[in-house]
Amino acid sequence: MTPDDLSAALLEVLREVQLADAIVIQLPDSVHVERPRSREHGDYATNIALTLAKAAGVPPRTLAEAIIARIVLVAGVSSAELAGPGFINIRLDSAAQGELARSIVREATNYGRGTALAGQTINVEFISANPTGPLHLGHTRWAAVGSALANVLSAAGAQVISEFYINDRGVQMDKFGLSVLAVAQGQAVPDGGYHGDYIVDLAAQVCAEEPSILELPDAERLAAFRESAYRIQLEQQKQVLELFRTYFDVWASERALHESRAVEFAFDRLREQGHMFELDGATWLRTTDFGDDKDRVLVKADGELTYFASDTAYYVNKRERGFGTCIYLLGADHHGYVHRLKAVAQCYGDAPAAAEVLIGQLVKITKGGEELKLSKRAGTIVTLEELVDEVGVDAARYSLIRHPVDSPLTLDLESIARHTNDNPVYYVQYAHARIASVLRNAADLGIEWATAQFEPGMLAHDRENELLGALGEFPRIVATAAELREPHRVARYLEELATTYHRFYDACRVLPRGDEDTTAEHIARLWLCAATRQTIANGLVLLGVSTPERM
RNA sequence: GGCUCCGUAGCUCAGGGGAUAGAGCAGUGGUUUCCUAAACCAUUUGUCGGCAGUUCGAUUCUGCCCGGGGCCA
Repeated sequence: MTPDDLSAALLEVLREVQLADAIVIQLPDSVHVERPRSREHGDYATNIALTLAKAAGVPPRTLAEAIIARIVLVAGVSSAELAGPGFINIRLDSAAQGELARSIVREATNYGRGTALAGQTINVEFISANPTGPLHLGHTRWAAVGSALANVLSAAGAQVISEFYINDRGVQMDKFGLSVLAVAQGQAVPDGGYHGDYIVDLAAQVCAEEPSILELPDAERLAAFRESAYRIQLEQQKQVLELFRTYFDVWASERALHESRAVEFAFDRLREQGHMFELDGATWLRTTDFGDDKDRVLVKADGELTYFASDTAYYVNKRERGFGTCIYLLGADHHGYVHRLKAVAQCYGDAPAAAEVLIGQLVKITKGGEELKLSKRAGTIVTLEELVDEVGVDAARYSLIRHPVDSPLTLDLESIARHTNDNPVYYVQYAHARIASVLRNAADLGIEWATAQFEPGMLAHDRENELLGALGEFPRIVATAAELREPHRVARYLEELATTYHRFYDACRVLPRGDEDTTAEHIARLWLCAATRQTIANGLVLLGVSTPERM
């Protein structure tokens, strides 16, 4: 019996109480059941009597008594008792609880997937860097969190597209092209241009690929350099992200957006909605109608389109492609965009919630207690690639994902790189590897647990009960992480699950020793191990972290 | 000045209205003849920044204040 099963049973009980005991209850959509902190409070507890009592006009304890009288009759429930002001503490039969191991093994990679967000279409946009340099630490948090979030949303049943918006239009591109060109010609990088070793590498690569490029007439040379360097740099970003297990369904180019006349289309739609106006020769969007602190210019008096025009057109474009929700992951330095993006949504005729902006605090990185500064302009860049070289993909991703994005984060390279138990990623992976080892040994001993008879009632030890309880939480964790856009919950859960497994392993011998016979208990414990391995693996996959068979 | 995030154990941080507020690290002391000791067990620590409000109940929600980070001006 899973928490969801129990919740459904309680809802049914409420209906019965309503009919038979003539207590008028406002039936809730679902009944909240939780794992109490203290085992003395049962396997599961619910506060449903407390929340419904007032409206029903009966004391909470009276309502609880009525619920208890009926919930104990449900198959799988072994006892229920009233506690405190009206809590109901419920215990399950070990067989009913043990069945969970079987269903997890059967569901395999699907365990944890659910329907909490079924029917929703969500666009998740993150990183969206200029293609004018390598991805650096500022992008790395979004690479890890964004890809994990997309995975989690999809596991919760949403239809998800992850998207990278390439800012390949505007003055920054020209400065980039000029910088590469200057270096290729042995000249100094112009003021406001891009510096750094990567510019030198790009210049060399452009010249190597197109040896005659320096012979081009002045009028064409800059554009040729710009385009060549752009292509190479974007390809490099793609490769690094792939290495970092961050995959995008769509690479959306700002230029392509303009070429497709999406801007004109968006303007037409916004004009119909009545939020565009002309003033001093410029074209504006009246975002102050929806909480922005000032109106925003779309087209300047000289006819030039603003960045805001692109952003607006891009939003409209996403909506026209059918996304009900557009999630943006932005750094704290862009928090000023929140109001205007939400205003754009409303100018288009949407609810403000259609545009969802997750603001993440910036990441600092230290090594040996000293902060490594990152300044792209100065050319001292801690790149995504360097971070991965230093600590590995798993440690980098996990360390970035396991904290909520609204807390500022300091990563210490030395502790993340350390392969010890104070590094949670290895703690979780170790649990996985440990189970894999037990399952290998079982196979070596010729124990075919998967086809042997599984007796769930054998799993009656306290530590087995704890472990089953923890396993049962996984689908709810995934659903909550998706609903709140907080993938770090999956990581924290896995750490708890790993602890619970280690505690079980410490107390409960899984395989027969020496020449002992294989008993039903051994078989049952192997099912429990297999279920745990599967759950840890499913969680790590959501985070984009590998699931080692050996460590 | 406006906006925004944060304030929980010595340190780093979890904790979407519930019962006795947790984890890791650091400290101390234990556990292994056999499945991975990268593990487990025991032990110490709190004005959940402050004040008010909402209610059966607030670390959690709301408002104000104090303190810190960041962005914009």
